[in-house]
Amino acid sequence: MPQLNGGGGDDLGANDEMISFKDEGEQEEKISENVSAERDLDDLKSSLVNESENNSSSSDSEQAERRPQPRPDLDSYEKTRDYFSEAFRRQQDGGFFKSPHYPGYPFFMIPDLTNPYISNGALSPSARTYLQMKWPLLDVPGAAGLKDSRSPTPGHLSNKVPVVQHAHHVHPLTPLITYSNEHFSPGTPPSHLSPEILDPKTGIPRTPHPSELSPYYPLSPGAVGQIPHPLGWLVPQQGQHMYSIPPGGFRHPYPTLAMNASMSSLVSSRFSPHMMPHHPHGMHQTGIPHPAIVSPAIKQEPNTHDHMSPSMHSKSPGPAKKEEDKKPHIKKPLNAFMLYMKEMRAKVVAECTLKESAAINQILGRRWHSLSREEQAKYYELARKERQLHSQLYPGWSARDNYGKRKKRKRDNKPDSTPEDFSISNKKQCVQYLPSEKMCDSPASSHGSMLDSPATPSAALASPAAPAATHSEQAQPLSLTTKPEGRLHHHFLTGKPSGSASSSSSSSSSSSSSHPSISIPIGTSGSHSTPILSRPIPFSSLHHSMLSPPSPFHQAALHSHHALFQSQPLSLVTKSSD
DNA sequence: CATCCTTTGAAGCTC
DNA sequence: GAGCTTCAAAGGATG
Repeated sequence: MPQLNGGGGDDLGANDEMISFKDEGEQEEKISENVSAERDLDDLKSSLVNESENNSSSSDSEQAERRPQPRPDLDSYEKTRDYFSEAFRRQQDGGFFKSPHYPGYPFFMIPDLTNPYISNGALSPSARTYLQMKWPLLDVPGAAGLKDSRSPTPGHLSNKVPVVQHAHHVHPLTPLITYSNEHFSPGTPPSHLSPEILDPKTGIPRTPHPSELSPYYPLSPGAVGQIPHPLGWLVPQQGQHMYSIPPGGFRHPYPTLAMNASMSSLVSSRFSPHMMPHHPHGMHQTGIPHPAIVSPAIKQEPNTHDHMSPSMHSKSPGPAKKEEDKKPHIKKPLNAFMLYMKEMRAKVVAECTLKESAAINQILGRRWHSLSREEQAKYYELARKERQLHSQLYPGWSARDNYGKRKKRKRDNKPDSTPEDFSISNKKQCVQYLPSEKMCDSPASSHGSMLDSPATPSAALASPAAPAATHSEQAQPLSLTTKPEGRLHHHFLTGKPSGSASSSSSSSSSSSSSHPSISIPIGTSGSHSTPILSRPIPFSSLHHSMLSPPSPFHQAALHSHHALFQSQPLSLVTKSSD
């Protein structure tokens, strides 16, 4: 979708970066606005959605909003993470990371306690350390970790950050933080995050610096050895491996060579063999752990022999057989939405009583669409960075490598079944989850919000106030999630071509498949740009959905949206692209 | 216990 | 090149 690579390295200082550095006040205001907007949406939704559950979503949301820790600490590590994230966000807001040098990557500094890439890997869930409650108080390693010789003093941070954070307010940039995890507490129990992070080697508190970030941040060879890498996963911590690569598991005999200069220098200077934890799996021989790497033992597909990229096979010096068995599962880099989801999940969970991820994800999907383009741009940028990093760490890695590693979803398409049959038989969840969503403040369905669908982030950034026309011109899959009562089970008529409709019945988790979503590709850039509308869209809802981010962009988009549908009869249209 | 569900986006695959 | 599929996270639900 969004082509983020366009900018290359020079886009690091993209215009959107300022988004991350709003003033604290602004953030607060924004949050408040969101809250109120969400309440409004709740009300709106309550009228739009049949009340199957008498949940006072608004009240719940409000309470949740005010509850720092709605759930027991043991209930969710995410909470803790959120706390930290929020703390960090505020730090950012406070301008701590306003350093002109690294305007775009303040978050790289943050040691997130989640390990996104090892969720199912060598590390057990418990291993996914999250900062404990001390985190929010900034009396944590993170604070130390955030210490920047060139940055304001730690005290500055402490003063800046409210002691009590909302559990669900997470900085959007948190996801990247997730790369770094327990590495910040080397040798110390994750649950007891010492105020300072001692360098495993020197024993002195380490001071991370943005400059450590490669390739975006010039590394100071002299300093590298003393400070932890902002990208936590790059820094092998005791018993921790974010992007761990098992011996021989890496496709490059000399992985460091695959990295850029700064990266390799970082690694080489920082990690001497003896200080490297000996992990049968997960730890790269170079000592470069990567969260994307998952122990092969996990999620091992019966036949994973040919999952690694050819390059891996060819370049791996060791026995191919063994390697195949031990080959780490390098996860895909998270996309923008995944990053967003990861970050916001806890918040949604806190606001709602929902716990089902499917339902949560629906809400998140709507919220995602309700985000302003700027907000989304942040995540797209983050995702882009992640991809870049990922590609740097695993030059030979390909998404194909992971193909087939997952258990194949049951492909129960019924070729001969009618669309209706298919939709009914395969969509038990359609209604199941939707009712719950009203419990939360998710923007009234995503109608219209999809207008925010990632246009190419870079493009979006380039033209912040891009008129709706721009959107319609771009390939914008518009995923419209309808309300339960409005659901017509027309997902088979989604924007996807007929072929997709049948084949994606269940095997694909595409947004347009197997659920009451309606994808409306509008103005596809391709040859068939015929908008497809599975069902009439209540424009009222459309408006409401856009209340959340009442940005000019939304309005413009809305205009476009209306215009589009006014010109296009609202009817069930199957695309006969062929 | 394994898989499903659900979301969006990226990338791979197929035609 | 368009369209479809797979995977990424997450965790309750389900078989």
